[in-house]
Amino acid sequence: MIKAITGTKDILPNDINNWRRLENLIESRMKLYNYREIRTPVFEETSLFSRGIGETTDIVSKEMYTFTDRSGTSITLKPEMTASVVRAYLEHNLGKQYNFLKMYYISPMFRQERPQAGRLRQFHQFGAEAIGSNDPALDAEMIELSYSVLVNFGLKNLEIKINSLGTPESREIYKNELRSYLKSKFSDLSDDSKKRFNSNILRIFDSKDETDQIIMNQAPKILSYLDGQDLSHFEEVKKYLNLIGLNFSVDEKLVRGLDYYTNTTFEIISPKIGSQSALCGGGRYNLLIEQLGGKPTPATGFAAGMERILLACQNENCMDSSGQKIDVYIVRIDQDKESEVFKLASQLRNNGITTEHDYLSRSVKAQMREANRLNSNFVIMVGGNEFKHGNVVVKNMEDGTQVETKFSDINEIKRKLSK
RNA sequence: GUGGGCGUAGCUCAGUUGGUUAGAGCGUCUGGUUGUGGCCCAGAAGGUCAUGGGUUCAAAUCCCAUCGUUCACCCCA
Repeated sequence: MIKAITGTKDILPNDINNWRRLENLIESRMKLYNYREIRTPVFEETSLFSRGIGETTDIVSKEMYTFTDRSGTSITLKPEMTASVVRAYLEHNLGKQYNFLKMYYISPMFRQERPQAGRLRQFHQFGAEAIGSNDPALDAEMIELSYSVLVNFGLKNLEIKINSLGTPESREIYKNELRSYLKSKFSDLSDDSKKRFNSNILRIFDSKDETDQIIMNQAPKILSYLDGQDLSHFEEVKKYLNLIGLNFSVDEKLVRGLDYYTNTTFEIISPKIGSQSALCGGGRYNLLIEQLGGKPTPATGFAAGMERILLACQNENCMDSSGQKIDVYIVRIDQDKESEVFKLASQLRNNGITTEHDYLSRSVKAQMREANRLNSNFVIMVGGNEFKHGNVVVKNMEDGTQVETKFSDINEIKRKLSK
């Protein structure tokens, strides 16, 4: 038997309720903050991601689904959305049309990692990008917006962490300081961190190794190396968050893995979903647009993992477990009333009434059981003596009462259903 | 890429130190009035015990391999 590809999951009819609930919530929150939806293709030219995300990042260097199409072009299934949004922004000259633009998306993403709790190879993210402003209020708005989706979905155990990475210049100075600090401790570092020393030194802050953590607690911190402008930008962000009463903590160890971040970074984590605890991550990327061939343009954004949100929701018991519900189930009493049932179903549906009937030639009892299982508000029975007088029986499934009404008068049937 | 756990009915799982026809609950189906649901009762269907090999008189149970899955490292949403 053919099975789904490792790391991919079917979203079955029984799962769909909560997905739709999340999607609807995202749409309504985004609308409140005036973000407009953008959809981009699932694949792009590979170079977009290698240039945008960073050649040396794990995502680009070992996790992308890349293939060559028949024309010889190297193509990659999108591992994240920011690069694609910026590409579309530049390709369609949206910057000329709007000097400031807010966009959001809901989309599948693809990364070839080993699956584990909260990590799939095809997964879904929603996120937002605001392009054209360096206003710290926007950084704060991003945090508030993403947090508001999580909270309104029903999650309670959430923690907001923020940090600032400054500019590439100040970060370089800082990284040099960090390098010289770590040189003397190099032999004590874990093997992983020894590798990180060369590849991505800031990542050593993320290490779960105890010795690493002790060493890094003593290490110089990035905030002391920010220049005046970046520092006051960060202060402003914090001020705005405080203004709206959002609880957060500054975590100087919070470094993001993608190369394009500058200044503010943030993460919202949940302790409820295992080791992949980040529900949402984002920050400012003031240099990316230039890097991808546009004019220098400040921008900020975030992405959130939908499977992780649903996982957290499950573990916090905030899933909606309500089942199916329909308005009417038509029970066919006599086998030969198939045409009448079919016609009535059509009429009811065209009147906006959710209607179901039997397709398996089942007994009246089985049809009734099915009506009950589907949580039908009413049953309409077609056949028997009543039908000989031109009537059908309308049964209220809640209280069990039933009345007769004319089969030919759809308006009268509708009236009986509204009681 | 590295390491650990686990693969028995549609689902969740039992299965004693290897020992006859492999079980339960839920779900499904049928029946309990001729034309009426929920609760209850009775019955039924449904399993190559992941796959392949080995040990043994005997394997769901022990060993090996493969595949799948899951968790963690790594990395990230």
